[in-house]
Amino acid sequence: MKLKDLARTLGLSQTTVSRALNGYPEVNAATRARVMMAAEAANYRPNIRARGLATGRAMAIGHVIPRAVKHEMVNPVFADFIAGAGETYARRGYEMLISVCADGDEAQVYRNLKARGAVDGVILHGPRVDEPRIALLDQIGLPFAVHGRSSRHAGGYTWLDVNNEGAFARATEFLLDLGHRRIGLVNGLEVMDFAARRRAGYLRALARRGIAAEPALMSADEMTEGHGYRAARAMLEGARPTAFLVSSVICAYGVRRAVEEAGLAMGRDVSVVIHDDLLSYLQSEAEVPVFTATRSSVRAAGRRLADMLIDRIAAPGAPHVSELWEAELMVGRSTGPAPERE
Amino acid sequence: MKLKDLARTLGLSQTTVSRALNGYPEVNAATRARVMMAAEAANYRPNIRARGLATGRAMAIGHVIPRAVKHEMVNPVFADFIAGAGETYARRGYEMLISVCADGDEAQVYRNLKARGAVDGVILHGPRVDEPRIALLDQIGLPFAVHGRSSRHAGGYTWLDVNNEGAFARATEFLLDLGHRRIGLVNGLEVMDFAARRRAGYLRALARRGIAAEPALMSADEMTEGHGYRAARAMLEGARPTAFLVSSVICAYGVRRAVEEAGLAMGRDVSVVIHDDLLSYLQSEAEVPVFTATRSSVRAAGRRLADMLIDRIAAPGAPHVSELWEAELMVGRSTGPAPERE
DNA sequence: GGATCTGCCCAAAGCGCTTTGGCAAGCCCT
DNA sequence: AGGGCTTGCCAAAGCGCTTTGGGCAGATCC
Repeated sequence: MKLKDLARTLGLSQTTVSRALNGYPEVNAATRARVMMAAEAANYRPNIRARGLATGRAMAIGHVIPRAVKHEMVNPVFADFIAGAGETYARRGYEMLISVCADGDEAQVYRNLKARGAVDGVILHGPRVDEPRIALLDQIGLPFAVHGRSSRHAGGYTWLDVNNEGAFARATEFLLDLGHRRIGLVNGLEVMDFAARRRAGYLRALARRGIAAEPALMSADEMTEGHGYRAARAMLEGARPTAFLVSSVICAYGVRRAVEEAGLAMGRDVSVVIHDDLLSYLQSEAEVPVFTATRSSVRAAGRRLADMLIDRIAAPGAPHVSELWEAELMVGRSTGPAPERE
Repeated sequence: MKLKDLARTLGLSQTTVSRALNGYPEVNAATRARVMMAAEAANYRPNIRARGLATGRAMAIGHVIPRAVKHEMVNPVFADFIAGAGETYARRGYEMLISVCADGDEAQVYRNLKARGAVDGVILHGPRVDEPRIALLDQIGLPFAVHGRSSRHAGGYTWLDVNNEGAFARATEFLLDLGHRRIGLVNGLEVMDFAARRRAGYLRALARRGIAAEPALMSADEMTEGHGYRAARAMLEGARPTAFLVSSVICAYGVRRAVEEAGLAMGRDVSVVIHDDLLSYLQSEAEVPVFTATRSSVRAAGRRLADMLIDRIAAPGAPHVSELWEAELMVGRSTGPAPERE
């Protein structure tokens, strides 16, 4: 069923049918109702490509997912983010288009998306401290919104980020208040902006209390279970922290494994605070959370950032909008007062 | 830069330029080379919508992701699957289009995708034992390929599945051979086909050894950390298994938590075998795996199934193809002989 | 009563590609 | 020499929409 058929069936011109369906005012109310009914009955949907060609808009948003820096890893945060963004797209009539590409090929992928008119804009995932993609997208004129920020980028752009520095500073202070003085940081790769900010927050909180940071208590790598385990084990054998600040739940499983392997009890001998992106499949439904955590919903971020991008596409000249979300600190069972030691 | 401009620049007709770029034979080799050079220099890419309109093909594959049955959960397997499928799409010139929808709205989403000509085919995720979507897709004439199978569906269709029944039968036998007689099953929701098959494998292996299955040793729910924990704790308090068969790594973290909380050691007091989808972000790099597991790469499945679907789209009349992959059983540190008991 | 609006509708021109149907020139053959 | 191929190119017709630029009544105004 195409527009032409529908118009013929109704004894109307394509113009009128199109306008009736798209809510233009120059159509008689009775005619519009008749058209709507007929379209509904025939389950008519305008062909997306024909419409796109005629309007010049793709009604699609791209997500370019680079495989992670070291391993062929797909960031698990991504699944929840697109679940959120997907809700917005469905609500606002957009399609979601995803390109998975090798790390480093992104520039070409963005150029292609633009040149082929495949999308109206893109969400930029996983920004680095130094992020060339931002300048690239500005240059090729593809609207975008960043999930996170890029500290070194000078110009303005649309972004939504969690206050990573604030969250980690607060978590560090929380541990300091519990009497911990040797706090291990198990961070993500610090070329990533979020990880750099978390480290900055950790260092700031330590500095404020006059505590010197120790390199042996800081580890940065991709946020796998393995990294959590190795980092925690190494620290427990060497620098002997009484607490850990961990960048993700997955990492924290590794940390817990190392803690327990060392014959220590989490929440008593060793405290652990994590950052929790509230990934849906990792939620535990316990009344008291297993891990004390700074929390912020990645899914909600996806929902909101998609809205911000669509708004930007609608008004390209408008000033850039950004949002900094505070994480909440939820106390669970993984933290407690620092054990007495001599 | 559009085709018309490129043609004018070259002093050729659009026809010739189009044919040169698309590899048609009726173009002089020298002319073709000249066209290719110019296109490259101008970074020309055909407009995706115009091309789609002219050819009648969308060059896009849809993935409809229902939010999970009970919670608003996005299946973590999904991220790795699309990473694999994405590789195939990139290689074969397809776009990946994702729709996240509420559980139950899928029928309408599929109809829309078809009516609007948004995709050439879809990957069907998470098939149930009883799966109405298969008949629906056949009926509306949208090519598809299933990741998994649907036991109750009569007709033929294209699918790729892991031998879940075989894998769980084998895992069960492995535990039986170690002397375990009381084996707890921590399964996914058994409306899902893969979970039903896993249970069938478990039961088959028990029956073969003449061991009666106990309802108190079988649990099925969404595969969260929380489910693993609750199910394992309940069993340890009641039916006292010496081993667990667990449907996913994430669940297994919960099982381990319950085991350790009960003062038991995994691999000594209690054995655990899991099914591992080799999700990239949950891989540990230990030489000896933490968990003994039946393993099969979801990512590789994504790669392969995408190829199967594209082949099917190219030859709609061809007989259906299907592949059943065997999982490998990798022994890790979570299993050992059954403890002596009186 | 003529001029001017206004409300509603239509024909046709694109959007940027692919593909059909030809056409001219060069070649080979008898 | 003339007919039939092959080669290499082109003009133009779509693909299914939206949007421009009218046009025709009937209502309104002076």
